[in-house]
Amino acid sequence: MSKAAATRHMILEKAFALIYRKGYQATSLDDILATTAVTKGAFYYHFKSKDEMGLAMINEVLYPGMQRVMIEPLLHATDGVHDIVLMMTRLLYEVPDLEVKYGCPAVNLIDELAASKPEFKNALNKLFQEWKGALSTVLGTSREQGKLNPRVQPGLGAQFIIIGYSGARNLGKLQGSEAYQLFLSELQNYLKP
Amino acid sequence: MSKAAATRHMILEKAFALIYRKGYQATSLDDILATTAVTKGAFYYHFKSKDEMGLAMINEVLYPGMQRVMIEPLLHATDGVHDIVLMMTRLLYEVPDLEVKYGCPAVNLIDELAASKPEFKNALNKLFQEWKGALSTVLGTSREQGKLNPRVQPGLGAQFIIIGYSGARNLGKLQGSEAYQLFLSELQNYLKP
DNA sequence: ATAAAAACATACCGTTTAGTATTTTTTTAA
DNA sequence: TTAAAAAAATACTAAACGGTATGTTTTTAT
Repeated sequence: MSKAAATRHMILEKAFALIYRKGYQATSLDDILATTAVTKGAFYYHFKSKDEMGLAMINEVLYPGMQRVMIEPLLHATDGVHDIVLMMTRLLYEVPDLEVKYGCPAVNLIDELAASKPEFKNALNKLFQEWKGALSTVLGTSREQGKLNPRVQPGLGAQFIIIGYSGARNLGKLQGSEAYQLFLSELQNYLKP
Repeated sequence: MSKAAATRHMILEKAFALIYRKGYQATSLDDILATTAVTKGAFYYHFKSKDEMGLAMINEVLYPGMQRVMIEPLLHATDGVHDIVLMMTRLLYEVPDLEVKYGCPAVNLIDELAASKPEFKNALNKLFQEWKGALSTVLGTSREQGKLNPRVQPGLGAQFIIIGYSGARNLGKLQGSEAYQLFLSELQNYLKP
């Protein structure tokens, strides 16, 4: 990677961390310049606006990072419901740099920007659509093996899991990781036969 | 109500509508002054800062408004699970001025401000704690009558319902009211014996 | 009717915001 | 080695931000 490409990627990663903690609109350009030690000239050489940087941050940092912990663990799942619960447990408790009080970076951005920035919404929707597909596939296999609550249809179940994750991340901001424990427990209640 | 009190309340109501659509930080004082036709002098006569207004808005507009649709319908519930599903259906589809793309005003503010403004967080937590209590009571009665899925403990079930609501409001911003339908259907799956 | 207090209006302030114009430095390729 | 292009630094702008100081109008109570 060229030095310039490294600078660009460093900006995106530090911006991701700032935006995760403070929100997109509340993170100013000067915040980003201060923590990256990059000058305004350098920033605007790499990005033509704050929004272009924000979109690149979603596509080049947030998306691959979340895809890795949301979707990848499901691609080689062998024990359906168990693998889903394992993925969710790790997603909630073991992703470095994610903290209960700050929630999920993807969920946060949906909440803040889906209504006002369609391009952001589309970029975030892609992640959740793919997550839904992976969850649905695993649930389908589980169902064939009789290891899934027969009342749960794979497609609807997948969406319901995503809804639960999003809600747990939100309620975690109010009540701490107790919301996570509870969600994991009731999720199994819902999924198991 | 005196004219001054009416002015104050009008500011809070219009601020509520603006903040619901744009977010708290993205709603400027000038936005509020423009839509209320109130001058800066009048505004700062009634509130000593934007945050004091925001907190008053939560306590005097958001809280009573949401309490009315979240909690009140549960206080005289006769048919447990059915009454919960009815409350939730109306909450999602029939509350005037709430739109799918803007989500839930309470959930939005938790997401945006719980981490940075403890007073806001506490004010919002109160609403959700009371909702949890009301839901828990209804689920307890349902359980005694054998009308609740025996795997669902009232306290945990109440929290899970709240998590689901919050998640549905969030995912609704991405996928529209399909997220609501799905949530209502799977919620019944989870609750019914 | 009038004085005092409450309610509201106007003009301003310092700071922060995203973004631009211009110059300097560094890298790349002939 | 050197010219050109890429990358980065500096200085600046106009607009928007929350908030304040001070003035005028309206209401209240005697």
